[in-house]
Amino acid sequence: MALRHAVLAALLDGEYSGYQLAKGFDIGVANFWHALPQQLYAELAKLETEGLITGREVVQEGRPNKRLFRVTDEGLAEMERFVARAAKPSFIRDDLLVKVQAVDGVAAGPVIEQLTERADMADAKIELLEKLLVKLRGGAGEDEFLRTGERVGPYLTCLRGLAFERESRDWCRRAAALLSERAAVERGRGRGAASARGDRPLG
Amino acid sequence: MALRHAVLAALLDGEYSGYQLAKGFDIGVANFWHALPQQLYAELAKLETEGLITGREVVQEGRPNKRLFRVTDEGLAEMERFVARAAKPSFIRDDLLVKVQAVDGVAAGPVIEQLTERADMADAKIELLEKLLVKLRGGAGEDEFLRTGERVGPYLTCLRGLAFERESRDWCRRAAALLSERAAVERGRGRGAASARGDRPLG
DNA sequence: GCTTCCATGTAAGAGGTTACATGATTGG
DNA sequence: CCAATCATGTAACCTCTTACATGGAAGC
Repeated sequence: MALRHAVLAALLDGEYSGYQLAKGFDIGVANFWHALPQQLYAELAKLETEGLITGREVVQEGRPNKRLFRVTDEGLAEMERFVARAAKPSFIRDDLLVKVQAVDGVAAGPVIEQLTERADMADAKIELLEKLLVKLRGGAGEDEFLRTGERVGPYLTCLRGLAFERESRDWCRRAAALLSERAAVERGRGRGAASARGDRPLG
Repeated sequence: MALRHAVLAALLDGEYSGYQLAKGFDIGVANFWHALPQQLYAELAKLETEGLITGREVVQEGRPNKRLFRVTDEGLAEMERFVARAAKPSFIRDDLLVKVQAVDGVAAGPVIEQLTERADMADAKIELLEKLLVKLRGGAGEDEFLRTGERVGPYLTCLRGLAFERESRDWCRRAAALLSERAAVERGRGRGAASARGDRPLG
């Protein structure tokens, strides 16, 4: 199974509702897993019937009631077994990289646009992650927190996410700039006949 | 659809058999997509019946015959449409990060081991990617190649993959060292009673 | 003789995505 | 009044993974 351990790992931090997890999967937990709300609700229901988590109803005023979940002892034991198993190699699947791979054969304009958008999104996420890190380590400095703080797990995954987003942003900007420059050069040489599809004059 | 555009992008480089793609998905193309051999054979068959690629039989001596595929004009048009569409945000799914997220609640030993293994795997991949980059740029320097070379797409995706693997390796090593140190401190304080599960003396 | 490499698949089942549904409350 | 937020799902479909199958040639 797959999502299940990511959900359990997220719930080790404390009690969360499906809705909160769905939001949280955009920031902290999104550094190691990605899931849609429907998936989370379904997985929470399954985990509860299997006794790995328990939910309690929380009555709210002015807004719908919610169910908060926490990991049971059985859930923790399942996590223990999961951690002891060999990890599968991670994998990336990224539409945008597929487009960059193909950029020499197709129009570069949309690729450049999408690289720029992605870089901006990375910037936004970097800001969020930096704030989250400050919050996680409380008053302490990073080295001190990592040596003596409790719950370094979430901090370490956030550090990984932050490094990833920074690399992503820098690469996107560099690739976008480069492709723009090449497109400009090509326009200069093309003089009406050349297209983005590599049919440059004389080959 | 998903794999299909990754396969088309890979085939823009030249002719490949399913077997070669299955190997290649370990190095260059693996930087943006991950797929198993069965998936590739199935996808190639589908793409061929839809006319987006064509295969030709190549008879070999001393080994089984193979079918090499290349992208058709229709396939290129499909790629053009794909590139023009908005890209979905990329996502990571990594068992190992899930384990690190949970490390404060479970035994840290296996996590440290797996982080070390992952770092070693990253080292191996970094070597492969560096060689691939040298090969792709031929005699030229990187900046020169990126400005004037043909087919910068594959080069750019490899650069991204290389940066990713380096970050991954550094983070794994740092996290492993840190968790080892914390485990040693805990053993020193525990004197027989404390386990890895956070039940330290006096809380 | 055993293993590895080349080369290609099938079938079943787990997991993930897309589209759609509901209903109350707060803010512009 | 319209949109967004909170809160939770169902159903159909697509995609991916796991397990298994085949068969010849080369290397130890």
